Amino acid sequence: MKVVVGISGGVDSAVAALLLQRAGHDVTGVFMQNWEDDDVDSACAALQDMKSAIAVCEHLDVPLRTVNFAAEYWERVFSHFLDEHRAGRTPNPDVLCNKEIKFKAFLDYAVALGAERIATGHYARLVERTGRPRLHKARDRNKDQTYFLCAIDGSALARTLFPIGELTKPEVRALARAAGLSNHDRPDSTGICFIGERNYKNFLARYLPATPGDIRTLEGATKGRHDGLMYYTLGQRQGLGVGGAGAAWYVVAKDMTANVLYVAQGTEHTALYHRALIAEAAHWLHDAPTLDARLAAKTRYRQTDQACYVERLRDGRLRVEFDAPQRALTPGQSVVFYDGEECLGGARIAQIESPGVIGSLQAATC
RNA sequence: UGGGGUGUCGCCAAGCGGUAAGGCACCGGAUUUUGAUUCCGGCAUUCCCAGGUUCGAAUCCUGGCACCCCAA
Repeated sequence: MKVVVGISGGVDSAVAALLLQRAGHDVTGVFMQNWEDDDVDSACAALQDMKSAIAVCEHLDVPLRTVNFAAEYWERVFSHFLDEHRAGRTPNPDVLCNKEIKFKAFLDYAVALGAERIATGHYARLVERTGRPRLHKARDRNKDQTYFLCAIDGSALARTLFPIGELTKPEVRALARAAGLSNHDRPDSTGICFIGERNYKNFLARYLPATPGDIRTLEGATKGRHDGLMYYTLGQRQGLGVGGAGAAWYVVAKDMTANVLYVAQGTEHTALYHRALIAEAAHWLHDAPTLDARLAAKTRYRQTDQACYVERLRDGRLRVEFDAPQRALTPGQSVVFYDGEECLGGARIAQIESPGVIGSLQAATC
């Protein structure tokens, strides 16, 4: 059948295309350009990606088209990203990017080209159950990317293929090498998808004005100055510039109203750990699971599944209570639910539930 | 201008005559399709200054300087 593969220039998507081709499909590659700015380094990196994508498709003798979703990316992903930071939360742009761009804009585009399926180089599997393709974790547990796919429209799965989901990263590289793909050794990409590795603070500073303020302990002692609350995230250690006696200092709360960054000393400080959170905008890939119920969840990429109890509140939001206290739960990030192998969907962390001072401070964050 | 104490990397801090621990911060790297976390590496030829004793001093002596505390 006709399959349109998102080709990024990396090994994963290249091998995805390779496998589809070997399986006898009619493969077309599409290179997406979703970010444009005047930064020389990033423009150069984007050019390298495109060159690599061209090389891959030439080698496989697969047609390659390019498409530009920069406007869509800006409107549907980046503006929200900035809004969230402005509000003091810590967004996950890649979760939104998959939802809005790769599995919406790109999917629509591929369908318009006559594709029956789109394919990507994501580490994830699709497994049929009760007549529907379920999103399952990748065989390579170390690379599983279902966390980033939690927000996509479940109907998109019926039109999607994840060719490398049954492979491990080393196997993918080996296949690429054996097939003579020149990018078999390219390093894994990191950083915000399509934007790339950046100095996060400097990058944000280009879009968000800073309002410096005090850094304080929960007891009220001033420990230093911050450059603007939106530049910091909960649990963060680096970049605070708070030195002195004892253990390292970590961000434990942000008071957006008073413009104060609260810190506490020690990786294990109790203020970094919370047992429950409230999440909003719950999204399920298929039918909502029976709630209230016990499930497993991740609050960050590559975290092991955490046992929890999920209940639906009257206002539609979810309350998630973990069996074990979780470190640095962060508003704006995604909590993603699993039932064994299956990724059920996710929700956006709205607030952290905790008693006392810290609770009220974090409430101010939201 | 009486007494006591302290001055070692940006911060905290070992050292007590044998040739400058450690932690925090910072910098670099690894890990990583968000942000974080984590891990590894780097970071005082020099110990407030000036003399002196000694084979050898941050460590002893002398004199300065600075800060802190108590008493006035």
